[in-house]
Amino acid sequence: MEPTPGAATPARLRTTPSWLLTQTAAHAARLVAEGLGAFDARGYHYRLLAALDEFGPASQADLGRRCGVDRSDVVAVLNELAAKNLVRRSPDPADRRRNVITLTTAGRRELHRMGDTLDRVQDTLLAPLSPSERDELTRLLTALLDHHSGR
Amino acid sequence: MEPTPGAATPARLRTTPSWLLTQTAAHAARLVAEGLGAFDARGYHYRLLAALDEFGPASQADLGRRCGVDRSDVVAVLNELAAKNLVRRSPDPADRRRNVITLTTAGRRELHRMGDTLDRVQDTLLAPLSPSERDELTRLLTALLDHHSGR
DNA sequence: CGTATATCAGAGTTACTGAGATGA
DNA sequence: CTCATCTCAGTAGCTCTGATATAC
Repeated sequence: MEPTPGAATPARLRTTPSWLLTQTAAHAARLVAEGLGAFDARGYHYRLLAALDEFGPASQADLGRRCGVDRSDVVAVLNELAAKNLVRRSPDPADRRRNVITLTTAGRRELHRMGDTLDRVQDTLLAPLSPSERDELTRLLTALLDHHSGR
Repeated sequence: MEPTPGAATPARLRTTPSWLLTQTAAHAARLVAEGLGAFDARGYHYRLLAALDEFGPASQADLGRRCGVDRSDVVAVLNELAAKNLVRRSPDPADRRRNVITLTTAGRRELHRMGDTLDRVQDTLLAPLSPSERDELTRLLTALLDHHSGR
């Protein structure tokens, strides 16, 4: 939940980086959810499609590891993507424990549409920042993420 | 969930500000939760105590508005804080719908201990950044938050 | 044998909604 | 009558756990 406008938030919070990060991230998540809502999709759907587009067909476990989506949720999200013919599931002949997940043509098209929407979302999110400030923010956050992700 | 180290994350995600924000915020939230765990507290507890310390005694509705905590959760969190004698609940003689919540001496002490812990958490969170980079990050995030919070 | 994959059912948390009782 | 406050009960979403079947 967000502090209601007009009610002063404690300075102890307002000036604390962890507070600023979690609050701005909440706004970012809301904007992304609104953007992807038009596709009946959530962040998970976009993440998996993006990984398939960038790295080609992959197993479900692989997708989960790359995108930070739990094995259990990968199953559910792929069910939804497959029902819309955005991905295809086929058994891996080389390792019969695995499914090979492939992006369909419709899936690639949908991914690019989602990407366009998310580009606009980034622009809304970063509206108050100049281009060089946006780059600087990206640089700083990348440094934090790299540091906290097993380096 | 976090991408597992060693598995390449799609560049589409890695370079997207909303992704960077939500991922770093997740790390921040985890570090804060670990820090406050030593006090059997969560972020909500700290927020309410900080507001009481900074603005003095307040009604529950007021605390919720200032700190972005739902009215319903304010009740539950104050129950826990009151059970530990960190705050006192007393009926407001001027408006008998309200409770006046007051920080106790023990509450103020606990808040300051929590604050020390959270200072260390900020330092861990921002470890890879120089002092001026930390200031810059704070400045940029503050600009975003101000912009997206009803200005 | 131990490890990895895919699946399902369900637990734990966080944020929120709705309704009731009281009182301004 | 309306609105605000406090409280409780319950919902919805997201993340994660545990167990199972299968195959390496």
